[in-house]
Amino acid sequence: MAIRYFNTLTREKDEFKPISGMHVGLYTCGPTVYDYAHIGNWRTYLFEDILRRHLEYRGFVVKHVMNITDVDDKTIRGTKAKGITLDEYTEPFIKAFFEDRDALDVEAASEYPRATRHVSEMVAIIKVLIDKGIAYKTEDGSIYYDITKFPGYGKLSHFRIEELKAGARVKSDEYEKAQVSDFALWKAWDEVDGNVFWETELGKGRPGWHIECSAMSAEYLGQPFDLHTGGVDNIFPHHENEIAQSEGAMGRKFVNYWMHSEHLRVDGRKMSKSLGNFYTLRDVEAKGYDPMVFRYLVMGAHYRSKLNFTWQAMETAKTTIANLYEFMGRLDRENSTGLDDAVQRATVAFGEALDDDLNTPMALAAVFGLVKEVNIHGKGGREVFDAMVSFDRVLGLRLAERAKSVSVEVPEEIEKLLSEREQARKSRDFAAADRLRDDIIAAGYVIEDTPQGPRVKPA
RNA sequence: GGCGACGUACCCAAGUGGUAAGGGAGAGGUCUGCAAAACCUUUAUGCGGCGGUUCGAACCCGCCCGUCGCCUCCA
Repeated sequence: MAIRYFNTLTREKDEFKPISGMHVGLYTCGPTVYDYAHIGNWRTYLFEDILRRHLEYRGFVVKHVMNITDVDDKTIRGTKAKGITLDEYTEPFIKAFFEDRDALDVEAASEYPRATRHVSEMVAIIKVLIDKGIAYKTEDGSIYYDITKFPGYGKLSHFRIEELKAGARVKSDEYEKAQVSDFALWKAWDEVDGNVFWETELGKGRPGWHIECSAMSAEYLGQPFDLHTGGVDNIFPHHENEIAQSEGAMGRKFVNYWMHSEHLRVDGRKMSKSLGNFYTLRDVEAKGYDPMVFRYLVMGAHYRSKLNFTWQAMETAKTTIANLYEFMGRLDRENSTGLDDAVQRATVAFGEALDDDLNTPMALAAVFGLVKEVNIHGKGGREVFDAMVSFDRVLGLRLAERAKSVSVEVPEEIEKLLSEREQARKSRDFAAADRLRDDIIAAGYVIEDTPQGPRVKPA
């Protein structure tokens, strides 16, 4: 059973084969911690989580590295505005990032290297690039990468250098670059940088954005490594530049498979900080949604499709996932068996859907197919429950945990009202029974009259 | 201007040459004292439009319309 992933480098679904057996090196571009991550960012991190969980589901051992960009123009600006240190400024956003990650049940990466802690590794690469004549220093002390010295430039984004020059919006009067499309490896210190700088062999300054990923990926995963991911807007220039830096310096391939997730949109447009049309996970939670609802919403669309975020879609996802939890709760209370075939079919369909470039919508269809079979036949408790839990190793929807929570204990007084109602029903005093039912509903609970007797749960 | 993507039912969304997955909503039904919940059934001769290729097209090709992304920090 081959796993195929769409590789941005080849623009094909390539069969995935790691460099060393069952071990996979995965590098995912992480947050720039100048603010809270928005749910568009989280769509990408969720895609990466599904990718990683799928690999693990298929038996691979994944070393996952996610960088934290804790120095850039925006963090420096924030630091100056508040008159604090860079670390003091970024810390709360790093903390918030991890909180959101846990709320969404995104698996923790093996490493979260921070740019500010790896400046010396970046300097080392820049020195190699200078020695090789690929990078050059300008009068103000900044260092740029000369893209004409790297023949493969543009192989990821499929842009050609000549086309870039024609770009109407590139500011040609900025700095002293030899060419407008050359990019900064090292930015010489300027007054606006305040207390943010490193004294290095390259001079006083700070690293450019792209170099951190080249340095930290090599540090933790070596070169080449298997998989590198990010949002589509990272393809150019960020990832293109990483390739130029790493392959230019080391003289060998950087990454075998590149995967990129599409944008989350709002009102038909890309959700972004600069457009101001974004929501954070905190906004979603403030509206009363379980973060799992957003997680489900994201999996409802393929990662390479644009997904429009609406509150109506959230409502739909909320209903769907609530139904799934209810289903799990029912399974958990039953012990019948006899659906081996259906479980087997669903397991195969589920795996094949994911093996085909992480087709989560199709994988979910397999899950619902099993749900339907169970409902029709009215059997298949434990074995189906276990199958669902194994699917959840990839889905990460907390199915087992929520199955318990839907059968949560209700307060004694509610139980009392319920048994009183049952008494009234038995003596056919329906007026009294309905009054008691209204009382229970008013207390925030709902009654389900099943053939096995009534159940009460929080509304 | 260059490069690229998308347009599938009321909504969301798979499917990329063999006769339209799945979820939500709606409708009908089973169960129920009545409800609710749950469950079952059902809902696109059609996939932006017009041509073309093919035995056969949502899927391939061309043109057109519409929307969006990258080329600038961006997931």
